[in-house]
Amino acid sequence: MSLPHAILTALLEKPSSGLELTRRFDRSIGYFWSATHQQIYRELGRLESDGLIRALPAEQPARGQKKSYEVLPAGRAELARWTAASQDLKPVRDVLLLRLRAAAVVGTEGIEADLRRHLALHQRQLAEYQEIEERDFGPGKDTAQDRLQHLVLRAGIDLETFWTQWLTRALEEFEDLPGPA
Amino acid sequence: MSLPHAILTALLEKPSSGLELTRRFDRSIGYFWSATHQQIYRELGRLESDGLIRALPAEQPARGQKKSYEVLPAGRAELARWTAASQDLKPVRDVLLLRLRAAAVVGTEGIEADLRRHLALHQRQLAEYQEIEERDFGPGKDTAQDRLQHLVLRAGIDLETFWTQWLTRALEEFEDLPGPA
DNA sequence: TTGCTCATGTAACCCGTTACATGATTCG
DNA sequence: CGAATCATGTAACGGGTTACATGAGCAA
Repeated sequence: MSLPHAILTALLEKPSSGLELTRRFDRSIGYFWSATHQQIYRELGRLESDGLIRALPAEQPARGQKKSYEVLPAGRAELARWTAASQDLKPVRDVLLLRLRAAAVVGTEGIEADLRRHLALHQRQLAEYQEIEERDFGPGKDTAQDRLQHLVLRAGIDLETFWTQWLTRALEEFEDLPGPA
Repeated sequence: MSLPHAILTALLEKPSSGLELTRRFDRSIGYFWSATHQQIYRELGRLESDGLIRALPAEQPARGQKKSYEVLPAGRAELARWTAASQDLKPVRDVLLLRLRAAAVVGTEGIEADLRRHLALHQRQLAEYQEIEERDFGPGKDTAQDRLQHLVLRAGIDLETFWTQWLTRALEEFEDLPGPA
């Protein structure tokens, strides 16, 4: 039950149409909560019929017509409630770790190339986050809001740093291993 | 499509019944791929009808009767194929980071207590991993299989270390913030 | 008028979750 | 015998994923 709250957050930051939201879920918010346009339209419909958001301008009834939404007071209240509520942490589910465990049983053949691929992807993501940090969080950015957003970005940076280091170590380990031949 | 492969891995490590698998998914494998008993039974049924595993002993047809499974050659082959196959990495989906982003908009009231709770949980998990490391991966454990499993455990340790550090930093940040009062 | 892009949707499927059901075994 | 526990399931639901459908606006 987090997608509606992700959308409420995005709409509070800036009222948007479905497609604009989709674009923002490809960067920004999407860095820690991804969503496709199908999910977003479905959820916008629910939020509207629940009275948490409303379509912005004069009635635009049709398909193919842009339709922007803004958050209603009830929506803001719901988001505040959800943000403050205690939530259990979800158990980890990581395919790559699972594959390594499987490789310990059926052999490592073929997996090394994919580790390299993942390493490159994480390095790229890390670089992107670091660019954002330099661009958006220089000195003089320390309102409460800036500091919270910076904190979230730091989590992204540290996570990607972890993965690049761990994958590098994993690949070193593979060089020492008996090898596929 | 990872649960069947998690089960195949577990069954190759040791043939088991549904409930025994469930127990192992509460520790061990469950540390990076969790599953409930309902999922496991459903999937065992599929794997059996697909010819990847088979029930072990004489026909035990009934409910309430223990039923163990072992992996068939086709199952091992499928697991090897899956392990070697390139797989896209799933986008991050982290509720806590989302909540902080929301807090930047609707206020931080109430969230600090939950950060503390999360910190305690991650510290506990970290301690558990470190115990496992000391117990199971002392010197003299460096077959290929040991080293792969140790690598996976290191990922768990490093991830929990990241979260404890990041949450600690986050809580420090909150002490400096304007505060809810 | 054809095709491309913007924009909003529908439909079907699968996995994970939650609640519940039922038989077997053991122990007081 | 009754209750707890072990063990195997069924059923319903919801979110995420994938594939497809439809309309508007614009440009070659």
